[in-house]
Amino acid sequence: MSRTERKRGRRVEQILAVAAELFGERGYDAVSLEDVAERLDVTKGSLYYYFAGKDELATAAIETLGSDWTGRLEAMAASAPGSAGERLRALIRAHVAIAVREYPAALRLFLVPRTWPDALRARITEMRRRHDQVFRTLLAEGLESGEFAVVATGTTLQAMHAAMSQAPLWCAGLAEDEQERAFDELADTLMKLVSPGVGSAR
Amino acid sequence: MSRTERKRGRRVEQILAVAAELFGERGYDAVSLEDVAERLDVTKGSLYYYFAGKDELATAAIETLGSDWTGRLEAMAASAPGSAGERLRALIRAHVAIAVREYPAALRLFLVPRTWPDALRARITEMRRRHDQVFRTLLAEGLESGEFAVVATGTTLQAMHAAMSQAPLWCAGLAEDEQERAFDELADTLMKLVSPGVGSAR
Amino acid sequence: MSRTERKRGRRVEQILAVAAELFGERGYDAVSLEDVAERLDVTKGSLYYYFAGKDELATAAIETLGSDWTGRLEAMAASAPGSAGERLRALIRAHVAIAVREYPAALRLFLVPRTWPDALRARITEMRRRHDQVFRTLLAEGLESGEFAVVATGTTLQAMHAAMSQAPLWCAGLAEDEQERAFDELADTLMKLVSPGVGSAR
Amino acid sequence: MSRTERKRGRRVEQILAVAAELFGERGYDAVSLEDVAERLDVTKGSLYYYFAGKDELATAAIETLGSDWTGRLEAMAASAPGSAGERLRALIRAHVAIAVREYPAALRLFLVPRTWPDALRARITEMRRRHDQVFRTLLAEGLESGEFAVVATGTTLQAMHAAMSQAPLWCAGLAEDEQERAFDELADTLMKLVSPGVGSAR
DNA sequence: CATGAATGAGGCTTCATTCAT
DNA sequence: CATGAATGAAGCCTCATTCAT
Repeated sequence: MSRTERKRGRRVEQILAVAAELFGERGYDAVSLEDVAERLDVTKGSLYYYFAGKDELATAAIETLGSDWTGRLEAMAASAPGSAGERLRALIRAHVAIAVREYPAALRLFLVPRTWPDALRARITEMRRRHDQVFRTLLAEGLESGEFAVVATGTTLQAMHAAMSQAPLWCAGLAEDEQERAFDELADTLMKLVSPGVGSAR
Repeated sequence: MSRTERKRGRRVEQILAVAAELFGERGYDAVSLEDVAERLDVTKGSLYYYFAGKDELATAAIETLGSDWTGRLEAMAASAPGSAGERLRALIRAHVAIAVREYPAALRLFLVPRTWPDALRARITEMRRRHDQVFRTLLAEGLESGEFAVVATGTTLQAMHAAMSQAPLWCAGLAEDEQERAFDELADTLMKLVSPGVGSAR
Repeated sequence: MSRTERKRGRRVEQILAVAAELFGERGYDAVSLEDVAERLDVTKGSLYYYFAGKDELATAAIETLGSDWTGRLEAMAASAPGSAGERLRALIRAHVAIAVREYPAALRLFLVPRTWPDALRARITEMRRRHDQVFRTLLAEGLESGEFAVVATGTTLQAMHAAMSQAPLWCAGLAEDEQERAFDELADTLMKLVSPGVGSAR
Repeated sequence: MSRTERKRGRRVEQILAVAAELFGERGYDAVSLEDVAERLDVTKGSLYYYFAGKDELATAAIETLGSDWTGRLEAMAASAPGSAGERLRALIRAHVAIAVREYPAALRLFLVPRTWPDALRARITEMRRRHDQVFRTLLAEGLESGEFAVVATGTTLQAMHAAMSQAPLWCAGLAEDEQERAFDELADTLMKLVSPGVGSAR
């Protein structure tokens, strides 16, 4: 890889970092290329040297965003000590914290797919799958050891993700310490989904 | 009420039905007045005869949608027999079924807060509150009788709603009977949130 | 003239009165047919039963406005006692008072002609001519008796009209009594245009 | 200032020249951005590269126009020889000549106050004030030396400006030499406003 | 006569995209 | 590589006008 290519690579990363941040904050429609360019002290047109268009930039940005996000969760899952339950709870808290603080509009980002080209959609799906895998693995571990019990693995994961990614909506106006408490409550609440014990309240 | 007024009322309802469907499918930004008008075989400008603008149309559409939805759940909650648990489970199933079958993407409608005028936001919030109340009441009943136990009422409701309203995303391609099973699984899963027993898996 | 025709005539007059008021207040562009209709408690469409379109309505309204205005000045010119100078001064004051208080945007109204059909333009011109005549007659009288002296009759009248019709612009925010003083000052100032004495300050 | 900036500056000037002409000819409401763009052989949207919107463009156009105009009058007032009367008369002639020949309908530009944002209105007011100042200064000089006499300074200036800026309306169709005569007559007529002697003809 | 409804043209504005330099 | 400039499509909105009832 030549020096030029590395340089280009770095530039691309810079752009993606900024784009991920903006898209994550405001969602696809509310971010214009002008916004991205301005934050980079660059002209709109320059972005086209690196990306074919807004969709491609957005997809790449989502991938960056997801990669960063997943990467941090993976690292935490791998390194965290404690029982499966302790680690899962930590994972949930971390996920929610990232969602609320860094990518409050990530949910919005995943709800535009109807208009997106299939190719991009596939990559987004793949990215979500990888993200999901972190939780799935930990869940499987706890299930195998008997520490967890669920009604159905897939459904449980879906419900967890739904709650975690919507958290920014209701944590929007909270103060720092109120948010911390909200995270705790949400984590504790979601842990009930995997709790053995009486099962569901039916 | 004169015949003319009834006629106008019916027209408004037609428009709202179409608008609710479209906004529910694609979200606020991705629906243009042109889209709504076309679906009604009418010109864009005509919509302004009934609504002052896009915001007002969208709000009315949401209100219509939410009112119908909430009304049905309220009726069910009032009439359903059985324990609090049985009724809550039925409510969850009904909610999800409506979401998936009739308003497959209502979720998108709630994700535009950044752009909406305060007045409209207030009405949407009020609508959500009323919707929430149905579940909250039932939950309170079960908690009082000791049939339920939760970490925190608000958080539990938020998590439930999140999972229920995102259901359409992952139930999209399922066959009729697969959907039924998915509803059951989701209901059972969410019931764990209110289950007494060991509490969270911490 | 049948009863029906008289009734229609009265309706037309009502409409014109309202239209003259509105156009005189805000100018041509800033008044919509909706505005006129609303003030009459009538539907937009109904206006088309009496007038072929906005232009025709506006022209007729201008004529009404001008007729009313000119009529009052004519009456005053005919009945007022005193020297030509005293009567001219009274006329100026009356003109300005009407302009400022009742038709503050009349000036605006006369500045749209570029877009108007020739037929309408002719009528407006004719109307202005008649309006002008009141002043011209009085001026001629004073000139003949030697009470007045002007550089050139036409130019003097133009200058007077210009100053009188622009008065609303600078009298806009004044209080009642300040306006009265402004009227006096303007009248006195303009009377210098017809003063004999040293002629111009050249 | 870089070459690029100079180029942009020139483009802005081109646009402003065209805009000033059009707005001056027809008034604010009767000119669309499409009109301006077409005259520049450019698309509507391109104008937004230079101006934030119609209001800003119009204000800048007025400012350009007024600045040029005032500048020339200031220069003339400063350099012209002769008594205050001679200089004032020259100033009036120059003002009218510019109005009629170069900005034949600038008057229209000043007649949109109802619709304009406060900020822009303030700048227009300021511009008019500066314009006014040229005449006011000269008038004050003549008053102090006893060469002039007026009823009221402000009113006199208003009347003068009104007559001068409406001149294009009645000088529209005149031939070159007729215009010259009209300018003379108007100047002589307006000079009566500052003439000592018998005062007003009351 | 009057209304309610609809239309269509036009206006302002935004923005992804292109391209010569 | 990057920029400045321009484009064109699309969006929201207003309003004069038409017309069946």
